Amino acid sequence: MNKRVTIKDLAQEVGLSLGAVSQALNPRESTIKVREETIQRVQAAARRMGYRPHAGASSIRSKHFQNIGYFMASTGIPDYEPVGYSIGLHDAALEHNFRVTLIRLPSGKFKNAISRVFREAHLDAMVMVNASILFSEYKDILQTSDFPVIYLNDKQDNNSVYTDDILGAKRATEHLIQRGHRSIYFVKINNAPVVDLHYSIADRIQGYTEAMHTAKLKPVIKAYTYPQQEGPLLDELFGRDKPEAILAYCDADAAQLLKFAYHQGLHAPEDIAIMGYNDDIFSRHCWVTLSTMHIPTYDMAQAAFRMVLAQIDENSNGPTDSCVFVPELIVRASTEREKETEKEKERAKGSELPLDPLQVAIL
Amino acid sequence: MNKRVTIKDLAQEVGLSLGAVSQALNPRESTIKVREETIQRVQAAARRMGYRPHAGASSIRSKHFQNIGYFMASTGIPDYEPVGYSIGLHDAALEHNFRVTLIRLPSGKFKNAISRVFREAHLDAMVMVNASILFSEYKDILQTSDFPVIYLNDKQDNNSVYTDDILGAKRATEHLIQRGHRSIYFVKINNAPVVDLHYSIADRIQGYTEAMHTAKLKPVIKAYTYPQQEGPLLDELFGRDKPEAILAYCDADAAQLLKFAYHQGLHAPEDIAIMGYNDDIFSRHCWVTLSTMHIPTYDMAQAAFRMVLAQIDENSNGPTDSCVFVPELIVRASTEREKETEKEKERAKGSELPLDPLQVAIL
DNA sequence: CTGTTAGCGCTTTCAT
DNA sequence: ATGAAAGCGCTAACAG
Repeated sequence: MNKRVTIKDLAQEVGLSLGAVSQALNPRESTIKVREETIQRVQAAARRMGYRPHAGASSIRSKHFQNIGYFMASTGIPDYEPVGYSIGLHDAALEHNFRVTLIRLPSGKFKNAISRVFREAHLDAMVMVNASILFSEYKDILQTSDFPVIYLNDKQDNNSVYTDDILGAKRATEHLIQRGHRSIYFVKINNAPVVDLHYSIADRIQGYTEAMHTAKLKPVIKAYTYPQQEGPLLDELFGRDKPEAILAYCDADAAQLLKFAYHQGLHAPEDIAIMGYNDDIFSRHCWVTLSTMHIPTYDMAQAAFRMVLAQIDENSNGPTDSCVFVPELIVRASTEREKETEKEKERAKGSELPLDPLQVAIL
Repeated sequence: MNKRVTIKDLAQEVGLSLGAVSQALNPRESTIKVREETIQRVQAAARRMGYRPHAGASSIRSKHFQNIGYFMASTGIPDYEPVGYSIGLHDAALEHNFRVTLIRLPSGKFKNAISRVFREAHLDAMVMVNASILFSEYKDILQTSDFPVIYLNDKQDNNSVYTDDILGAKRATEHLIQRGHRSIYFVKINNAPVVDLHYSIADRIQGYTEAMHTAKLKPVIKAYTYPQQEGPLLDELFGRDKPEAILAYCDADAAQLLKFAYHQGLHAPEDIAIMGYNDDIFSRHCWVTLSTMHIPTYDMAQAAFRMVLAQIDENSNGPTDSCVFVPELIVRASTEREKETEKEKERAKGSELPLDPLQVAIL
């Protein structure tokens, strides 16, 4: 480990004072102004000598860390995560010279540990995804900690970024109605009763219901626990009195329903139309590609970062208004009369041959 | 923003010196020893007053940041990421009171920006996933920077953690042979020629080839660019002279092959056996669940963290030996004669009803 | 426009 | 076992 090159060394090299060098390196509001020429000279020297600012040292005096937390509030090891959130946040942070620290609920044997991330001061703000499932223990910490928290994919009056799922579900249902379907179910798998854990569950049901009412159709909402309720599920959804179409709560549910249908000898979209929600990996890679509602995760994360800046920059002017995105209808094979529309094939051509082959190839 | 509670305030409160309090808060090697009773008293006061150590301040004198970088070297916005790596690393870091900073290749308009993450000193080490695709620009930075880098999912002599894909592919092939298949192809989709970008491509081909030779069977290796080579693909894999079984390079490829087969009127495993590799989301959620080779991503990340500690703790004793994991054969529906084995159904029951419903439900 | 100086919050060395 | 004091690398306030 070589001796660190400090700002002092730099000052000596260029024959300036510490303060001047500090300003030249990182020009900001100050009583001390440096000439453009000086800035160039100092920065050239910095490069030449391999100077790297010490993030910790600057955070002491400057009172900010240039660091935000990205808190993914999911427990255990989920099958997948919407990667658009983390990439969007990272890109936005990078653009503004912020770092992002990864935060998770601890799993494994340290399940109950409170992360150092919370004990120590090193964050200017935090962006939290899926806050709904947080332990109250964490909620307390967040309340008492003095940094701003922005909620991503969570519906709150302030400081949150989310999608209008009432509108989204309405549009999805309208799509199914326009396709000529009358008997349309809303189906959720996994939770015995439809519990109001995440806002999207209640909102999607509401949007679906409103659209059905507007069209003078009878809404039917079903929730099944799998595999315990496999019997009723197969009977009610794919038996004699089966619906013409199903709007699933999410793509994962839709994919599973598609699988059930297949084993019952029913094919989408000919025998039954099945629609997902989220436009995630399931809808795109499903054996029959799924019509779905696109959620702009990347843009939402960028918006979340903008809210972070708003909270940090102008100090002490209270909460920021929440930011609402509108999901976009994506029509694919699972609700189209023709198995794959031409448009869809075009899209596939673009997306299935990525610039970087490893993107898909590597685990 | 309330006034920060500092170690000074604490010292005043408990009537001790700064140094003593520092030791009591965080006992370590030092000439100054504190009584157990003192430690308790100080820590109680710290809790009472809401003291939170300033990560930046401690990093100056202590010369370490308690922070490691998690560098996911994928470009653009991939469809998914193996989440086991980041969770495993996070858990291990948490256990040792380390933070983890998220690092990515910048996408979007700041594509060519070098992240602040590299310019500033704030990391003790870095764990890098899929290093193979790095820009040389980054490679230079890594070479000259003075912190250790551990390579995850990359095969190197030192400082890397990876799986033995020669052995893995061999076992996968043997599984297919034991099922009675003679004509078995190795298939990769996406790259026109099989380019040696990631070690796993060459190694899986090697393992497959060796297993075939041992069984006195003729290895056939195919690579297709989709959709450009859709014609030859369909013809050679699912036409008149189709193989009895296919070992795909990865689960995503296998899932796609399954889809092609279906549209050609062929079903797995009756008409053709198709096997994946990686045991990722594709293999588990595919319409016909895929037999595959499990890669212990969580454990690999934990191992990577242990290597990080080895590199940091004992200073100046050179590189650490690489750590090799062995993939495990997972038999599912796509190669079994019976559509879904009983064992598989059992497994599904466990995994499809997670403790946390949001794990699956929420985007 | 530039130099000087006083810290920031913490750790570590040295003295007691 | 504890206190005193020096200093880590940097920024900000003040003086010129």
